[in-house]
Amino acid sequence: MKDGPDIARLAALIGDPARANMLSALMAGKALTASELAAEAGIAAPTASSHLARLEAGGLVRQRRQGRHKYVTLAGDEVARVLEGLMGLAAGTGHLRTRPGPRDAALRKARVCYNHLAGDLGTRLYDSLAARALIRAEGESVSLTPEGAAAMAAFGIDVAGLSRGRAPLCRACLDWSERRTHLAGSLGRALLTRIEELGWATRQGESRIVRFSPAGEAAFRRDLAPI
Amino acid sequence: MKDGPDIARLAALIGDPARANMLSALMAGKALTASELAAEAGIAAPTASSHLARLEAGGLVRQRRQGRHKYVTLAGDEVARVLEGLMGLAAGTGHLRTRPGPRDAALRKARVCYNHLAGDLGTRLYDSLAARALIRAEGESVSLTPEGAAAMAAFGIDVAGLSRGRAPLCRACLDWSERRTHLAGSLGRALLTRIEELGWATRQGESRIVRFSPAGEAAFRRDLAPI
DNA sequence: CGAATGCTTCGGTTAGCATCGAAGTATGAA
DNA sequence: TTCATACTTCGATGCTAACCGAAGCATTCG
Repeated sequence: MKDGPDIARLAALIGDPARANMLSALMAGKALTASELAAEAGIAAPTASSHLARLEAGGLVRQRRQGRHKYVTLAGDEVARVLEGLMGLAAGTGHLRTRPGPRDAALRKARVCYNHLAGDLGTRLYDSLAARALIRAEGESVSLTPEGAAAMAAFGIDVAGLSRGRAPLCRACLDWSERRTHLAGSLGRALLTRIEELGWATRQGESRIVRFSPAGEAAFRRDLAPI
Repeated sequence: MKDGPDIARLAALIGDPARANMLSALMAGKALTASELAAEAGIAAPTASSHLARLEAGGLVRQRRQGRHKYVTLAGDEVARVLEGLMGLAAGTGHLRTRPGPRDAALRKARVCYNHLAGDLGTRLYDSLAARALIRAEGESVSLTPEGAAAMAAFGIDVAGLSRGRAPLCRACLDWSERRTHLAGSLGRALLTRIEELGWATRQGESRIVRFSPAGEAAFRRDLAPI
């Protein structure tokens, strides 16, 4: 019974450790070059080149040539969402869960999910927006209420500009650590950008960790997520 | 950068064609025996036995011995959700999308997603319940409103009994064909059961297709999803 | 108690693929 | 032009795992 699309091709593509490491690295949202990805995966350049060709053929990543560099990004939000879902399952069914280190704790608190905020603070933000009726969840497609649009504008976000884009404004994304939803879509991206602009948080090196300053986290809880 | 859980193990597990076919077959929700799954995957019994052992070790399926049979089911809703997500991605990025046959059309209209209703009618039901404020979506966790509980009781569902269970009553599940949400959780399962009880629809053989009778579909649209 | 059915273990074969070194191509810098 | 860097192609190697036949248990049926 092969009802439905062919899963195996895609899962096998993700299922190689080297490729999985590349994809995980790309979850940080930044475009990485082929050599950087090779280093991330711990493999030689030729091997990485072969893997990247397959990932692109499989539609999981996009490549953009610039000079003699080749910049690679995830192919889109949907890919990121599926990867996040797999992480959730792997975290739950994963065998012999080792004691989470400080690095892991930081990841669970706040991290980048491709281009928006995830982790404890990410889901907290989402819940708060929903509780205050600034967003309304109608299943997968989340919409911004008029009050929400006003609040976002007050926070310094060009909602009208975002709405003009082709990408959906709001989207729900399932969090692997919290097993709850956080906000994706172009608004989710804009919020994270604005948070960084305001100096509330900075990305930690090349990792997915988003490090909030004490003052930044206080401001975040006051202005964006006052439950 | 191996931030986050180990995806590769899990994806590799799903990534083998034989195992993927088994998992797809199990998405129909019914428990299948090892030999049935071997037939689904088109492999010999010993091979299937090995695959099933790995799937169980990986936490993707559960096995229950009964006499000389071994009944296999998916390990839970979360597994089904991830598989459905992979199908969505595969349907989108899948190369050379063949013209959907009549079988495919039926799948897209109404099918079983592990234990609840998915496809066009599934998302329609979800949207209708949300529009009439019978359910309220707060991200991933959907809740039943008092009005919703009354409506469900009127439809012949023992809401109180379901609430006593350990499983969540409502859950959002992303649809691979519609790319929208449908209703999972114990209420989702109960609704599908009730729909079959009323004779509105029957499962098509061993496939995931749910075949509505003309009268059944009319009743469904009138009683459950009047937009 | 046989006989049949369902599943599992074992051993050996095979195919696929990840891997890297070396050589090749393109871009940019000196 | 010449050299260096970034990436790709090619060829060879080695490992993993999918696969099945045969034999071994366990359960059920006659």
